[in-house]
Amino acid sequence: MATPSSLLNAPPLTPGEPDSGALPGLTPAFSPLYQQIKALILQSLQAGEWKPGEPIPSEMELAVRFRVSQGTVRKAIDELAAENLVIRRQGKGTFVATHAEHHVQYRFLRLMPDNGDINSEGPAERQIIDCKRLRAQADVAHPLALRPGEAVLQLRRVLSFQGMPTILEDVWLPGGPFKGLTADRLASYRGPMYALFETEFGVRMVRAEEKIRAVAADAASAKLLEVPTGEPLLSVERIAYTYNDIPMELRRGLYRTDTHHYKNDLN
Amino acid sequence: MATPSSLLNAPPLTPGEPDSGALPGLTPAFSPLYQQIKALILQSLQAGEWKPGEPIPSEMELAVRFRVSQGTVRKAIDELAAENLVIRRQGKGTFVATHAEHHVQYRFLRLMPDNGDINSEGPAERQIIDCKRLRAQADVAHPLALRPGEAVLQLRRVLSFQGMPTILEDVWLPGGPFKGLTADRLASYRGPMYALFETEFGVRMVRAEEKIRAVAADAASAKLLEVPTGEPLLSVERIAYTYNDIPMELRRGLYRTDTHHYKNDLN
DNA sequence: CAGTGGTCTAGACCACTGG
DNA sequence: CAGTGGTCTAGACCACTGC
Repeated sequence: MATPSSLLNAPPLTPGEPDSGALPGLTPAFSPLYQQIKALILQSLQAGEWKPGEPIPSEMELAVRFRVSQGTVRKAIDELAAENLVIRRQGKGTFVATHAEHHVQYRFLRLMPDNGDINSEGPAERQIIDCKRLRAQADVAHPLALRPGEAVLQLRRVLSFQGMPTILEDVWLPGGPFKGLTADRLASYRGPMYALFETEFGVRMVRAEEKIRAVAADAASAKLLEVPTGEPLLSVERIAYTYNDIPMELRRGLYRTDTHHYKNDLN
Repeated sequence: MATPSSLLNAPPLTPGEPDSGALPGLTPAFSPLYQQIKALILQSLQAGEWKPGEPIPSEMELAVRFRVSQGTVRKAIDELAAENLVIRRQGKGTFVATHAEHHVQYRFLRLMPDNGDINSEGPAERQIIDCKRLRAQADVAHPLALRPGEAVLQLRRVLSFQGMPTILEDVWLPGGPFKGLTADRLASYRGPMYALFETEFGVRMVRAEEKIRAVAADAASAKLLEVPTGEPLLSVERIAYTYNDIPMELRRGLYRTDTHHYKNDLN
């Protein structure tokens, strides 16, 4: 459990004042107390005060630290839990979310086998085709919020399910945060790539955006996926973000959809 | 506002008892009070006690009706709002969600133009190709939870953006609930199809599942979408559900993704 | 101004977990 | 058993809407 003696000497929070009498016409910038608490907890998460998988302080502890009621802390944590930044477990505590847990593995992978669920296939076989350091072209630099020419890591790999190559993907990572990542490191790691990012580089992927298209397989892709050239493939371009909407990964995948499909739930 | 004199004479709710001492080994089937309240509100929504777009009774009214505190009603409504069944508006009330509002129009359509947002295109032009009543084949009956041979409505249409045909879709609807739906009715209706379903047939789509694949355009589809035969297209199969997870629509769409893409946010 | 949803508190009790 | 999150209550006050 977190150090009980290292309580932050938080200033006495006052509910965001409506700014009445200042700069009429601008938004009042009113922020409820629980949002401020949420922001403070978020800061601690970003700063790594509590690591993925570890418990954060109990609601009562946080209430004391921030000098608010338990209910207010609760509402702040509720939102963090809704955003999958944190996981509540009754009777145990609240834990920093991680990609390393079994039941949330491949959290961002929406490809499903046509019959049966994700567990009926067993783990994917991963084959790393290439891993190199290079200078980002504009089309890679821009989504990663880098300047063209900055160092990036490029990784190419194939995922196979039950012996059938199904996913071919190129991954680009900013060179700075991922300094020291090698093909060997990736190949020897058991578990999802995002879990390795957490433990080895302190980078936690929080959310992602995907753009999906249908494309025809070019010669190189067709060979790696063992399909005819021109075969329709699902093109999935993903940008994954850490805290604060900072992009940390660009991924361009080609999915075979003859035995699998991309599943999406609309609410 | 809803009739204040027609308060349901709800039985005095007691928090779901842990069932202690009965059938050991089975789940206690404990249900918190706010979940029971949520279920009751859901029943009223299904029964059409409040129509889409209309306000539901205030939190205080519901608290009195159900003999619980306002906070408990609030938590029930919070969940309904999170599921997009209901919309809260501070100072005004809580309203039954609808597909007819401008800012939630095309709520289930994830296709976006590659540059610019959904509003930069203006409304889609809709062209109805075909609309007929027929008996469901197994591949249509099964997703709709019908028996093969039951009556269904089949609709085929093309959506165009800025003059370019972009979406070709076939829609199947169960014949019972949608009795009386005709091509004319559809063609003359301004606004989203799901809004028409609400106002004309009392069917409100609440959520949907989509399965996405890449396919090659066949001759007929290619002609309608004005692309070469064999062109890769996004195949989007949607099952849309009303309350209680009852499937009410099967939709098979082919999307051109040369100028648009399917956008998905992962959390 | 009254009525609505939104925030915050304080306290009680319950369900679940682990030692 | 103590500690955790989960539920429920009652009351106060705030922000927003419309009359």
